[in-house]
Amino acid sequence: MDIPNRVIGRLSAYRRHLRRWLSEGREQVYSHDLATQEGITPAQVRRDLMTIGYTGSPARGYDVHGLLTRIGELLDPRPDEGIILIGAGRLGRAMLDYLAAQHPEYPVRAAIDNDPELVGRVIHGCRCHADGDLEDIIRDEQVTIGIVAVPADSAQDVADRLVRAGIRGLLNFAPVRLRVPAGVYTQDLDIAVSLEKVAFLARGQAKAQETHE
Amino acid sequence: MDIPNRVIGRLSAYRRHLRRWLSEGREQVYSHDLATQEGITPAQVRRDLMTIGYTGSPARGYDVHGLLTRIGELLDPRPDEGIILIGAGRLGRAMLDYLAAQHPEYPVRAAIDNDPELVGRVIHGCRCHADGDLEDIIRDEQVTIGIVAVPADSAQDVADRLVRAGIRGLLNFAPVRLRVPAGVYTQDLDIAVSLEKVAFLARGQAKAQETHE
DNA sequence: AGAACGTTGTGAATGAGTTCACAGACTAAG
DNA sequence: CTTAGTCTGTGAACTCATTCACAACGTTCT
Repeated sequence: MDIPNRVIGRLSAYRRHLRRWLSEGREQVYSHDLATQEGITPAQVRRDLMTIGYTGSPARGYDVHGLLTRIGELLDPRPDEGIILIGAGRLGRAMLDYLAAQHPEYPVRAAIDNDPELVGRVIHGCRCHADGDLEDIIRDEQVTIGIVAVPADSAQDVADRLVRAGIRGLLNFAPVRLRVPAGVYTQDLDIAVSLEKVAFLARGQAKAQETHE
Repeated sequence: MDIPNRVIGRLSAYRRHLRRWLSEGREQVYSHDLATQEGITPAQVRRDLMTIGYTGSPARGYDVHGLLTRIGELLDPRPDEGIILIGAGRLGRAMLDYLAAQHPEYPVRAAIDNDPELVGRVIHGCRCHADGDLEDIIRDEQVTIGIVAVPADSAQDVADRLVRAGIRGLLNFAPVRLRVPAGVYTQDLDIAVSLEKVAFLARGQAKAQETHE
């Protein structure tokens, strides 16, 4: 099976609507329901569901519960997929806060910061450790995902250490492109680039509307 | 002229390398220099520069200063493009901090929050106003861009008010897709979706590497 | 001056992602 | 039971983005 990245992003979005509808007691949805919510075409929705092998019924559409289950099989985090946060500055702490409040299913096992002031403190239920403990924590706590929230000039060093310690995926907030070997995956979330895109588009020099990516 | 969104994102990234090189005294770059930094092909770089009408010279490549100037013409914010932040929670304040420290060229004219505790306070040089002042500030302060950092259930309401007040572009952190009329542009920056993508990729069920979007 | 090299600019080929369009399937109503 | 209506599943068409491949050019070396 090979599911494109784009499709994963949309599945994640579909899931939110499905959960809401399920909680409202709705049992069936049509492709155009999801399409309307996401501002895409019904054909796109059907194609996505085809990609993950989920099949609906003509005249009744898709089963909300069944589809949620199927998407969950793909997206739900496994218990052995821990997260580590590198950089407990303002952005890092905002992430901890957000994840603790909105996404308890993604437990951040530890935070790392080189500020001695922070080390030992517990931030939103997550203990902050010293820089040197990085490798031990990854090995001992089944950490597979790293969130990089350090300044640009140390991001590559951090990434190298994470990769050497066996990390599988990186969510990168630093404004640099991380060089990682094949088999390790990075997703950049560059706020400055996004802001420049919006500013450019708002200026009216182009016409588009885009998600994440 | 019509420059695709993707190209804008890459130009923004190129600019960072060019600035670094300029500060190191470098005067020329080849397409493969930029390509290596960004992990793309030289052909892509040349195509991008062709798109913005910048031309280099065989055997000497591109002029660092000239290219920076050209990209600046496209991306530099204009003085009449103010930014307003809606939602001064942890994420909103992290954004203020980040922008004030890293991007003084994007002045956030005001923050808005409905928490009376926050109203009147100055956060990183930016005053926090009450909910009801939103429309006045946008009109009086030449604000064209809104950063939406409120909870999901109020995001669409906020977006509607911003649009009615004449905003041109939105940077949206809320986990919903905002519905806006043609002529207003939104860029979603959905942390949960990005995290689910990384987790999925890290699980090894696909092979990819993606920026922003 | 001439030859060798490495780079740009770009038409054409390729590839990825999206949308079209319709056959087939199911439901509900007559 | 039959008909009308609506939706899914999907091959094919299309659109957009990326990469290939090479002529033309500037530089450097002899």
